[in-house]
Amino acid sequence: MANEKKMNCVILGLLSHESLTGYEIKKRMDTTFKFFWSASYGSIYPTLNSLVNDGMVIKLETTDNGRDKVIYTITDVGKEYFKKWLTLPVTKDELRYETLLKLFFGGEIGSDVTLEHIHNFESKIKSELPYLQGAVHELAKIQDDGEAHKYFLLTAMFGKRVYEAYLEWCEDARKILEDN
Amino acid sequence: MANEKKMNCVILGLLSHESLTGYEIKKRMDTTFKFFWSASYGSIYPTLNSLVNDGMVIKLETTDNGRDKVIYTITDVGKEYFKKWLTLPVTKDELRYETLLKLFFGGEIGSDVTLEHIHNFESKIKSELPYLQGAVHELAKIQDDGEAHKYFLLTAMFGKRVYEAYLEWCEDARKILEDN
DNA sequence: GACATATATATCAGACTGATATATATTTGT
DNA sequence: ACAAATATATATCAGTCTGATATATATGTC
Repeated sequence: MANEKKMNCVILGLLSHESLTGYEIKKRMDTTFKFFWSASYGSIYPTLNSLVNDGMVIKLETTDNGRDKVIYTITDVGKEYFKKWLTLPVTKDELRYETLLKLFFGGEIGSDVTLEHIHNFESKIKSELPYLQGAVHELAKIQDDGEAHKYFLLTAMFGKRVYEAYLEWCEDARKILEDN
Repeated sequence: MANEKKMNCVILGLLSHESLTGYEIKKRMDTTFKFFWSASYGSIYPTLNSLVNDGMVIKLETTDNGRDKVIYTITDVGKEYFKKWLTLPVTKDELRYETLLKLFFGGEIGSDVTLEHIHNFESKIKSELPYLQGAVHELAKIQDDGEAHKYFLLTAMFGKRVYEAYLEWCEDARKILEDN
């Protein structure tokens, strides 16, 4: 298996739960996964085609109110491949904070520009945090024995903790830069 | 400018401070930048060549104790290009936590495997945290008017805060998964 | 009725990774 | 003194993924 193409696994994961179109897959990622994963159409559609070729998913071409769409459904082969991948150790968490990169070299241009970068970062985080706080609040209430929500809760808690740490850091950073 | 190839900018940033070989550039990233950026030789060497073609850096082929090496030095054109980039707004912070992805779908296989993923994540973070704590400790002491260390301190503080948040989350996550 | 936005798919140049290859110098253990 | 392991140093490439662009229809809004 060699732990390759992660795009395969993200898509199979989403399809494990429900059949979706490529467009819907993208939407799921842009909402639920936003703070820890992302993908472009340029990888989603080609990946779906290759998954069909490999017998991991099947496609159903249909029409919805005159608009064409293709619904993808995972096969047993796909399910097995996905579960296998879940058990393999993580190869790499990939972080590329462009904000931090610009910050690191801030000495080259001075604090005004850097404070602006921090401000933009802070705004973005503040706008996204309520979704995470809401998710943690809602998911923590659920007391049934269904397992899936527990794992969703875990990721939301991760996002909440990290986002709150970001905001605390923004305060510290501003203080350091402002009192010259 | 169009904010393109980030590799250009990371390399120019490092060369702004001192002349380096491709190998040394990689080493700097693997230590100082580790927690917020990374790059492979497969992008470093080709980028250095294209920067030479664009007049951003000049190369000096030399020999060090019989071992060939090429030292790259930034030009005024390169410096200007880099400073321009620093002032442009951040286009995207890119996060791809494979750990979180496996966690999100943990319901498909159960808590043993998930706890293992969390354990591996925690070990990695614990091994890297002391470097960040040490950097914050050392840099915070410096009271001179040199500016550069202040920006380095900011990034180290970011790493420290985020890593500590990771570890707090690991505890929470374990608790939730362990009491069934 | 016009305009903006949402749904839906497809393609591609360019960027970057991870693997692989090659070669020499230094350090470590025996 | 020798071997083995590690560090220094560069280069290349198939495969992966992004960001941009293109196309077309449906729905909501003013």
